Amino acid sequence: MKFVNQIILGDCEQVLKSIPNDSVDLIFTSPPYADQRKTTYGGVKPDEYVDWFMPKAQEFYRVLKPKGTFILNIKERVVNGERHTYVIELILRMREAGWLWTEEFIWHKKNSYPGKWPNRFRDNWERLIQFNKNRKFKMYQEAVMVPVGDWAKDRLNNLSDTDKKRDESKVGSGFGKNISNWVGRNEVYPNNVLYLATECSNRNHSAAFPIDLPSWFIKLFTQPNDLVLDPFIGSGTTAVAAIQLGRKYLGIDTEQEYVELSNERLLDTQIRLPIIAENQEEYKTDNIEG
Amino acid sequence: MKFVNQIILGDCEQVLKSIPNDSVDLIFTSPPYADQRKTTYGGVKPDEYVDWFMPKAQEFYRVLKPKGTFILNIKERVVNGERHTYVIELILRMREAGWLWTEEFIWHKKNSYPGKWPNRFRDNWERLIQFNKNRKFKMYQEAVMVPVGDWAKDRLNNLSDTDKKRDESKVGSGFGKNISNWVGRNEVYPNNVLYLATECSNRNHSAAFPIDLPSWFIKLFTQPNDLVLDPFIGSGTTAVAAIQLGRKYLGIDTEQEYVELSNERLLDTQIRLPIIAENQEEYKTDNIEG
DNA sequence: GTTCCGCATGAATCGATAG
DNA sequence: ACTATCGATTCATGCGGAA
Repeated sequence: MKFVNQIILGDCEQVLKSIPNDSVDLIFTSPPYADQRKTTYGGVKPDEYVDWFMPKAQEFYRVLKPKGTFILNIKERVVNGERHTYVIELILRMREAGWLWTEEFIWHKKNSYPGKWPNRFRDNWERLIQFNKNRKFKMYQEAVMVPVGDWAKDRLNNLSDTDKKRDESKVGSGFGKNISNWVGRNEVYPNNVLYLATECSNRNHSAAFPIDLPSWFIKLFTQPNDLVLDPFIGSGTTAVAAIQLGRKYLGIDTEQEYVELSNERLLDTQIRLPIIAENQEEYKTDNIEG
Repeated sequence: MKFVNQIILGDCEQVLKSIPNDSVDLIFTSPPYADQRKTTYGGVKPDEYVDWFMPKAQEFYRVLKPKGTFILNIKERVVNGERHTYVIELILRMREAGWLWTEEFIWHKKNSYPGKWPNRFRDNWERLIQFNKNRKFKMYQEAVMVPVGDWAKDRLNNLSDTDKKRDESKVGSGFGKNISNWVGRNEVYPNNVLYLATECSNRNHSAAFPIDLPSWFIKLFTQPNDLVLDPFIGSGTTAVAAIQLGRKYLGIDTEQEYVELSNERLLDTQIRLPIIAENQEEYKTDNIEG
């Protein structure tokens, strides 16, 4: 397909017209926040944000595969002492346009610097809003499992009577469990809060989000060789994550300088990739042994 | 004032009519989430939730002081594979009714119930939505500072054990005086993510939220002897927190059994209070020396 | 008094089946 | 077809008794 594995200069609304229907597996993006990056993006006013966004969202809908997923990383800015409502209005408008609001993940920032204003503290979280075209969508939950907590070592070796049978929850939810089912399990499923550092470890460019963020969703919603689209690619983090995980990418940005930055970074990634892969293999082995 | 330091049986919409305008410093509440506790409460349908809530919110507005704060702990449930929109619609309706949506805190749950479904993971966070009547509101940011050490080692910005004990030490003693010992020394300001465990050990009553949750907001938005209102008091956690921190409380609930439960628990708290305070005094001295 | 360790507990959602 | 009920699924924490 045209444009695959490229960073394209232009407005995604126009560029995407060259992309066929139902061809993208995952859209992951962090668009310019309203009025926030005025100098680079020309600054969309908060009150106009939803109207600015929706035509683009319509193109996203068209190019996304029926079982694909759209993850939107966004945060509302404070305007005149209030959280502006453009994000929640966006959710309502997206639903009117046919999208399903299937989930809202939270990125809980791990290492942000403390800060305070007269009437508020540092905003330490962002929304990762999940939209889908259908109730059934592709999700590879095993790809993001995490090591089980230390509690398991002791407890699973020494099952109590209640642990051996099904134990019903007392709140009447009908939610019960049987601990003995978990013997021998090393990994557990995560939840919808991502506790990640705001790491901008790379010295040459400032990414809006850590690479672990797109990586996590790419692993969760795509398989190798699937196509990942970021229509506001910025410094290229989503594309780097896609390459590292063996997925195809398509990045778009209206700013020449970001397109160049992304391309430089991708070149760098592709040169380094074999080395990285090798390290990863070692790392993985270590981890299993330990 | 009528009803101060009591738990009242009834619908808050009616009960509050006996309360004068501009008399409450903080409203902290966790109403029954739509259709979620139908075994105990009636179970409001998600689609009807906003209409059910707004008349009550109007009474909250009337009784809240101009510089007071309303903290609403709520979470949307999944209906037919989607997050229901009643919470975000509620925010928009609250603004139409004159409230300002000043902030949204996140409660990141430390130990939520396990669970995974074909298309989603466990929902591990809840919203704590802050509403105000005015852009200028009372906020005592120094009262919720956290040890810098905790922040540094990623334990993050919430109530560590030592911090928790220190909180209680303020009971009955000159709040502002004590806290000033700590300001500027080893403490930093927190942020808007609260990383707390769900309370799980009390056999007699199951609180929907840990006491640290109301405690944190009571410290942040009130001073000793201020009045804290919880119009859906449930098992009385908000009132217990208010007493422990030397504030007045007013609790309301439609369920006889919850009113009784709250009262029992409060009695227990009041009996224990001098003992707690005494222990804490000792603890505090130790800590300052160290 | 302090540490250790056992163990009860906590705002759910989906798919299948029955009414 | 549409609603109601039921079974299956999944961890980590902090209390409290014991050592």
